[in-house]
Order: sequence, then structure tokens, then C-alpha cells
Amino acid sequence: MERGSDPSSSSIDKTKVLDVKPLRSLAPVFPTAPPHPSGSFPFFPFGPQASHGVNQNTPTSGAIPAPIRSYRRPDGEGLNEGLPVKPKRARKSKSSEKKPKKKSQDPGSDLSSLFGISLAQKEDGDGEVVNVVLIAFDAIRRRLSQLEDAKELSTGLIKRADLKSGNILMTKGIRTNMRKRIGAVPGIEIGDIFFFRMELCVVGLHAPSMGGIDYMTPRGESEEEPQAVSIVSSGGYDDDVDDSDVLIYTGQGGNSNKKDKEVADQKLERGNLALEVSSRRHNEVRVIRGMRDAANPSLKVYVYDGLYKIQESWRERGKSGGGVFKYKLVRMPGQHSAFAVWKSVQKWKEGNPSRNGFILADLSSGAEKFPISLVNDVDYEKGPAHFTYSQSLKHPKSFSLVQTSSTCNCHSACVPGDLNCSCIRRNEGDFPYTGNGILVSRRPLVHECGPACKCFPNCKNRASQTGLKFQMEVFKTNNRGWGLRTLDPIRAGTFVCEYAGEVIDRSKINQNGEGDEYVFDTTRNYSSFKWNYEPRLLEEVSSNDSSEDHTIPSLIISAKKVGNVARFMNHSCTPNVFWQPVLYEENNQSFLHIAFFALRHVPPMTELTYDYGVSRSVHTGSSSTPKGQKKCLCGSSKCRGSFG
DNA sequence: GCTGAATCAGTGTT
DNA sequence: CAACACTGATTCAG
Repeated sequence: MERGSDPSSSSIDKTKVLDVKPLRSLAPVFPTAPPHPSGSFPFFPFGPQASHGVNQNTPTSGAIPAPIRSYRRPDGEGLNEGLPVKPKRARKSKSSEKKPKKKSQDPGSDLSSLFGISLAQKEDGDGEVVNVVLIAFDAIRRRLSQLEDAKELSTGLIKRADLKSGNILMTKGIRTNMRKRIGAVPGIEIGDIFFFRMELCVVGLHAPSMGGIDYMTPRGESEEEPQAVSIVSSGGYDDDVDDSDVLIYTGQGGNSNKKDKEVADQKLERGNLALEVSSRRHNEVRVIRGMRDAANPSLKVYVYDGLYKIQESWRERGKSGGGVFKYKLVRMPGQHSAFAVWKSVQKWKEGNPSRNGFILADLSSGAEKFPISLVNDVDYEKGPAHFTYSQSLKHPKSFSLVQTSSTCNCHSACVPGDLNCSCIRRNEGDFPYTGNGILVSRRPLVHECGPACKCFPNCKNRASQTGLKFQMEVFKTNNRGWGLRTLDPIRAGTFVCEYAGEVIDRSKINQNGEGDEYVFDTTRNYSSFKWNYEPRLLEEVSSNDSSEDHTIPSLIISAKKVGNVARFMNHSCTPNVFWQPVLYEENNQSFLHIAFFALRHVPPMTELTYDYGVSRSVHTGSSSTPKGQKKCLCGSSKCRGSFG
């Protein structure tokens, strides 16, 4: 399910692409950190994707970093193409000598090299660049939302942060799969989810920002017939979406978008014509299913449900009176299930008990807002070793406060942009979360409001204290023991859970029993990764706090005896969750907590993983698994081989 | 190349 | 909450 971590998914050959992947290191690279005194360590939350030393023994990174242009397109990679499409500008011999043409864009506006996106990757993507573009999109969108939230109501300048962010990426060249194609889109996997139409746009899955039918007309061919490439079914028309393998899709047009209420008959043109042609040619059509997010009914989720073929088409009279086209699309066999997974989850939630491997309804015994079910459909193990479920983090009495406590005096709720709020000021004036509770940026420390703040408990600046936001379950993995996965779709930046347990002293790490299992340690070496927005895309002065050495206090938590769902999260070298230090006051002291947030959108039934980091006591660089480390089984194509 | 039209968005307001 | 109004971005067609 997870991108790049499913060994069984051999649909896309990524290895070729990744082998020649350009190194994304134009931005300053942090030097390898020197050993630091115990108690603190440099923390680079805004750091660009640095070339980690851990990867040095792979053949790829051992070579000299290739210049951006050296990307070679793997030939013979046309396994998805349903029809030959010419490499567009390969033979524009006519106008190729006169080259002052600036494609309606000033040349300086292309910032794709900042993100390591090559020209070839703009035309044809891969999993890597798709991730980069999607992360960039959401980071800008969150930032624009944050700015809008903080604005006075009178100057609501930035409406529609989704459109704005998408537009910025499109004009700056931060996009991929611009070449339209029939069939699968490289880098996008069946089951991937999206929360905005613009996301489909910037990764080349579906180009129109609104339209439901995307199509193309191959130019230069004798017959210039439009052919459909993808459709979005999300409730705008009267589609039949009951079956997870069959979709009755309604053609476009005929709506009275004007004041006059008259409905017209749909015409056989544009998308309708394209679908007709695709039906006759038996072309594959990508299907994106959109629906309301059950957990967040105001939003829509889009699921890429793979390739379909149009089995038949007909005309009928629509409910509003006009003639409409109908297309019966049937899902092609042999694809991973995507939308079908959603339907299964829905059934389980409705209490349908016929579930394979179901062991326990609620591992948390009511401690959490949602039941945490326990499932094993792999073997006969009946559950993890005993522990006490607790939502909270237990500090020992002797724990020294990290920082003087402080509270804000806001009434009812802290308002973004209100610099009278001391909690906001501690976050450098930025409200850490957007209106719907999504983390905007990683920071050295997020200051949340605490129990003694005057604001109400539902103040938005308590995102990590108000319980789980979606349903999860503990399940038995194939080869990594128990794991944690989500039943609901998760948006990037959503709070996942805190790391609960007992705060312990460093000397106790290996005392409690066997090794450091179920131990979280802030002082390990963690790979930096880029998640925050790129200031240069917003014409913000890049605040140079990105290059400062941020230190956060040492915190070690053992969840061996007491813990919550976080103790079940496995390690991955390409994780979908990251941790973020959060500080708030309790009992007149400020305490540090570790909160986990979704790194990217996570589809239902996907395992949640984060980067365990590497203990500072072990030496990396050896080709075999270093002493004290565990062999990594995350299955990622970027796996470092070991962790711990 | 420019302009306008079409379009299964997304928010905010009533 | 449903209907509505309103502002939009992209791509296509003329």
C-alpha cells in the first residue's frame, strides 16, 4: 500500500529510474554533526534533503553527484502506453533555431532545480518526484492557510490556498508527468489519495482543475480523435458508484450553469466524444473516485482507483430532463484493490463482525476516543506481550523542568495573528496549526496551550492534547511483528498520536530488560528531510533560522510497561509519520512531549511508520549491519539496511 | 498567440 | 444543513 514499500508491487519498475536519480543537493548541505554533549543535539527541522552518510555505501551515492541534467530516461519504459505518443518537442525542427521564445514565462521563474526536478522528470515522473511535488504543494498550501488565518478579516487576501499553491507550482515548474498519457502514470500508485483537485493536476494524474474528463488529441496523426485519459467521479453528476469494480459514469455538459434553469441535452463533443472514442478503441481510462471524508465531512477525498475500460455507452434521459451520456466502466483485473478497501473498512466500522483474524475490539479498553482493534490474519499469535495502556506521558517526580512555565490569557480561544497571546509569541508569531488542526511546519519546538491557559480546552493550539483524530488498529505484520495502521484516510500534517510511556534516565535504557525495544530517544541521529514550505516560492525572505543549530532537550521514553498505540509503530526508511517536540505547561511546569504527525497523505489500511533514527553510540558506514543495530525490513527502495 | 468558454471546486453565507 | 453565490485555474477551441 505504502509507496515504494510493498515488495509485492512490481507494477512499476522504479529501480531504473532511481539508479540515475539526480542528487537533490543544490541547497546548502549541513555538515555531519560532531558529537554533542549529552543532553542536547543539533536539530535541523528545516534542513533540506541532505545526503546522509548512511547511504554512502550504495553504488548510486558513492558516485560523484551528477549534475541535474544528467538524468537519462530509461528506454523501453513504455509499458503503460496504450498508444504511441511522440516525444513532443523532439522534432520541432522549424522553429528550433530561433530560441528567444520564452513560453509565456520569464525564464527566471522556473525553480524546479531547487527541488532537484530535472527536465525529464517534468515530462515523465517517478515515485520520488511525485512525493517531492506533493510535499511541496501541501507545504505551501498550509503556509498560505496559516497566513490567511492570521490576517484581519477585512483583508482576506488569500482565499483558496489550494488554487494558489497549485498555481505557484505550475508556474515555477514544480510539477511532473506533464506529458499526457493513456494508462498508468509513473510514480502514482493505485490507492494513492488526494485532498484537492490541484494535487491531481501537479502530478499529472488528471489535468483539468475542475473538469471531470481529461483527454488528449494526438496531433499529427491522420485521424485526430480525442481520447480520454482519466475521469473523476465525485458526485457532481448522477453516477452509479455502488460497485467497486463497475462505474456508471455520466457525460459532461447539459447543466444550466446560468440563471436560466433550462437543461440542455448533452452533446457528443469534448470529453463525451473522447470517452466514446476510448470505448471504441478499448483504451484504458484512469479512474479517480472522489467522496466525502467521513471523518471530515466538509472535505473531499480523491482515491486513484486504477485503470478501467469502457464496456458500453448509451444515451438516456437524466433526472433533470435533459439527455445525458452514460458510460459503463469496468475495472481491469489484476490490480491492487483501492476503492474496495474503503468499502470493506466501512463495513467493519458498521459492526460487521465477519472479519478475518479479528481478535479484540479495543486494545485501549476505552482509554482512547476510538476503539483500537487488534487483528492478526497472518498467524496464530493472539496478541502482543502484556503492557498497560495509557494515553499519557509519565514524568518522574525528579524530572527537572525544561523551561519556565507560561500561560496565555486569551478568552475562549487563541486567535491566529493575535500577538497578545503569549503562546503564539512563543511560536514566533505563527499559529502552529491551521483552522482544521493541521500542523503547518516542523519546528524545533511547538508551544501549545496548557491546562492553566485561560483559553478553552477546544483552543486550536492544543492539537496534540485532544485525543486521536482517526481510527487505528494494531495488526500483525508479515515479518516485523505487530504494527500500527490506520483505518481512515489521513491528511498530511494531521496529528497521529503522542508517544506515551514513562520518561526514563539514559542509564536505564538497557537496564529494563532486553535492549531498547519500546524506547523513544530524542538524542539519536535522525535523517533530515524537507517538509516545510520553501520560502523562495512565496517570495518570503528566507528566515535563516533554517541554518541555526536548534537544540532540543534530551528526552527518553520507555513504553515497555506503559504505553499507547505509538509503541506499535515500526521503523521505515521512507516513513509516512514524523515526530515533533511539543511543549506545554502542566502543574506549573513545562513538559516536553513527542507528538507524531502524518508526513504525507496516508490511505486507509496503510501501516504507520516513522524513522527510528540511529543510536549515537554505533558507528555507521560499515557495509554490514553495525553492531547493536537491527536489520531493517521496511522494504523501501531507499532502505538504509539497518536501524536502531 | 491571445481570448473566451467550459468545467464532477472549494469556501463562506443565508 | 441545503441552497446559493462567488471566485477561481487549467486546458481546449476558435
